[in-house]
Amino acid sequence: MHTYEQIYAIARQIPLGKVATYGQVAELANLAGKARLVGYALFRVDVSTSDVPWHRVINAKGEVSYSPLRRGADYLQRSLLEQEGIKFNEKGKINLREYLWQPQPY
DNA sequence: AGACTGACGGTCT
DNA sequence: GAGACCGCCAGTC
Repeated sequence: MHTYEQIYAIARQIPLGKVATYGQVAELANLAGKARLVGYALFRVDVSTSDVPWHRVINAKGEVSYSPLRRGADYLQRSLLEQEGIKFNEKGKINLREYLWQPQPY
């Protein structure tokens, strides 16, 4: 199986209204320390047809990762998150303490 | 079989 | 807090 499918499987578990960081997804996918790989995998997701909630994955600083290579998908990402009720501050950051996904907490 | 390409994150200045 | 540095690896041609 493709390694990326494992990453997508984790991403699909992120609930609506929550976000996860690249590093967090990497850990859950048994790829601890390989956050970049998660970024590479998500870049390959087809934004219009995929069932993966790719927009709920952001960087460890609590920001959407912007890049001209994304052809506007980054702005779409922010828009989708706002539609889920997530608020950005004046610096374009999300409060991770409020929105970070916490799988199986005790 | 290389070479190239990318949404990162922790640590140290 | 902001940069710089560095390790990371699968997919495509």
